[in-house]
Amino acid sequence: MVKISDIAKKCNVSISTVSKALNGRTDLSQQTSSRIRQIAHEMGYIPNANARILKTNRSYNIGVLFVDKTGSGLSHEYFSSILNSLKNEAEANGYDITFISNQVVGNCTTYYEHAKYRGCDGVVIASVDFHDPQVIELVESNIPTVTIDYVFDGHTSIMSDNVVGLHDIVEYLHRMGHRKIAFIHGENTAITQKRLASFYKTCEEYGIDVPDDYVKEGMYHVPKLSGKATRELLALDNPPTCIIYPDDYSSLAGITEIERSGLTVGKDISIVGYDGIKISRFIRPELTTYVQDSEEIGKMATKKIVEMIESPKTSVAEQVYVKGHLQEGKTVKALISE
Amino acid sequence: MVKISDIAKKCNVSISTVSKALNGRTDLSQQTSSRIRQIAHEMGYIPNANARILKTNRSYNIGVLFVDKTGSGLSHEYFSSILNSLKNEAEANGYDITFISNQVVGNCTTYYEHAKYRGCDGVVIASVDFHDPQVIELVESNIPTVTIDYVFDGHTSIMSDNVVGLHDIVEYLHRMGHRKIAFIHGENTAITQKRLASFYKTCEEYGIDVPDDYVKEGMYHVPKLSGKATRELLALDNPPTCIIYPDDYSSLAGITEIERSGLTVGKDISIVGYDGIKISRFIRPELTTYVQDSEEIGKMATKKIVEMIESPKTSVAEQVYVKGHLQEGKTVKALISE
DNA sequence: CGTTAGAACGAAAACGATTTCGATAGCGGT
DNA sequence: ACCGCTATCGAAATCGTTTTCGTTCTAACG
Repeated sequence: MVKISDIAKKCNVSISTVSKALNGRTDLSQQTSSRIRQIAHEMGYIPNANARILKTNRSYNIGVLFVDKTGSGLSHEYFSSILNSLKNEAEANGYDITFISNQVVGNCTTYYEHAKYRGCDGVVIASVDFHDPQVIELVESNIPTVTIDYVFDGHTSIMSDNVVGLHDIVEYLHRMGHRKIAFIHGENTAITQKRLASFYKTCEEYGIDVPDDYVKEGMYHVPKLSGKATRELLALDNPPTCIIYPDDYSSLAGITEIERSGLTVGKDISIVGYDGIKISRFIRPELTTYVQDSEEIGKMATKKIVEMIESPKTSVAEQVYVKGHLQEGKTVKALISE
Repeated sequence: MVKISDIAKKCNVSISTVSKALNGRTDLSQQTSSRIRQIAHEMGYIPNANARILKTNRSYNIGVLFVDKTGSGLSHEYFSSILNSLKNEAEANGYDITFISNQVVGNCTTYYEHAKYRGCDGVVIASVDFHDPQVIELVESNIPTVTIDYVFDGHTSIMSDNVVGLHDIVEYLHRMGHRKIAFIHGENTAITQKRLASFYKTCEEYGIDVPDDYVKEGMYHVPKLSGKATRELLALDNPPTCIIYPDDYSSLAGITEIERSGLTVGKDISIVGYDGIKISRFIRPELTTYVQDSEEIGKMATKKIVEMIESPKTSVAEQVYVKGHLQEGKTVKALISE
């Protein structure tokens, strides 16, 4: 590998001069500078990031935390889509991305140690157990972090706006004439709490009564549970005219269950999903669902972390909420009247 | 940050001794070694990867190439699933993973420069344009590489076994009594060629005649095209009893098209998909599809690249084919006779 | 002509580790 | 008592950069 000293020799200048030329400093003449750059290029010079990082303490490397507990991490379209956006945006800003693990790499065993070890300028945290002491340690450390879909007090986070999400869904359903709306929600997380609160609040706003047995607990990405809940809802004396599901996958189980009971979705009963996975537009009936803007979330996460890295003085902790939008399919029937 | 020299001072030993203790060398007494390690731990020592890499030329970092052209990269379940497996396996082996881009990061503009810059020990290449000169440059370089689903002559690659895939599908269909099998395939790539060849060969084996108009070109993950091809197949004077699709997404468009024409899938006509995305089991009718073993592919890729990195002498270029399996759903009808 | 300001460049320290090789000491053998 | 061997440790070079602070030289100015 050709290094700076090789270039210096060839150019008959000092190492410092080469470094300056390559870094675009101004305290040398235009001629020498461009001559050096020219020759460096000809020699096929590739800088050594590690030497540079060692000296400057800046890695231009962003760590990301994605753990795939129970298969709802990277392999989940929502997160892989966020990652993709994150990656593109980071690269556009001159940053690389490396995964942060808590496996033993270089004697490091915690997320924090790992991030420090690799010299990450910052790390964005998504899809983890936010109660994990290791995660908390990382967030509370001196390395800049941005969390996705969870807020640590006093730290910045990017949130898919679940409040607006459920509000928009309920408003839409109300507009379509629905007054008996059931909600199968996910396990008890911060997100679920927001959705539930927004669901109740919006229903109240529109004067929609929500019987206790219209609200069922399922789990995200466990279709079987939502299927079971669907069955229970259908068996009610006064069944709902519409069911909201915790996610698109679960809504599919709902569809199956509904059709098994002899009803047809979008006619006898309406349903709406959550997430807006790509396939939702290809299944029949086309799924009405709330599309989370994962691309924007990834973008914002990058924007924020870069901001924290490059202007730590002016950057301030904040929560940014990114809205999604309702994707109208064929699974919600317009009711003439209540 | 506490560094090795701090520990040395505290322990009244030399820097070298500390380094040795921390690296588990044997040319020092058990007592000093454990004493040093103890104190290092107490002081909260975290090694500096960059200094280490600079000196040793070993980064324990694997680069990965995933480009998301036309949305069929990371956001595609097959690849995100491979990535997830890759990541887990790499971490289990003490390696980290960082994405390699050809955006400008640290004055680097090509994949090769980038990988060199970051000091990757090796890189696995997936989901890219394999004709890209930059990719070729990388593969031909002195950096160990493993490609996924594409073979560069003389280099090692991990291949989802498309030959076995189409063989198993055709064999299964034959067993179910189908003799009129259509195949909508993807755009012309190495993978498509393998599938096509295997399709023809297996059909021949079983004495199945394949009229030219039973084979249609679509594109991977462009449902609309497969829908169109489906329509054409249905309009044939002597339509097939079964249609094989290039991927699961496309098969959904097929289902829609079929049902629109008044037929019902799994009864009047059979279909089989490819990939085995998670959702294939939740849609109705449950999709019969060939499941690619993305987890095994990720694992093998890691195993091979680590092998090349750690035992360059004994490791030899090879193609490893990983088989998938047929997932029986409800979209293929058993025909009594032909 | 003497002084000074600024432009252009270089010497050398530093970043935090690894590793080679030499130094020392203790110990057994003869 | 002397030799040599082994166990234990340290000095110092090195990895490839960046960056501070001189130093030199030219030109301008009073």
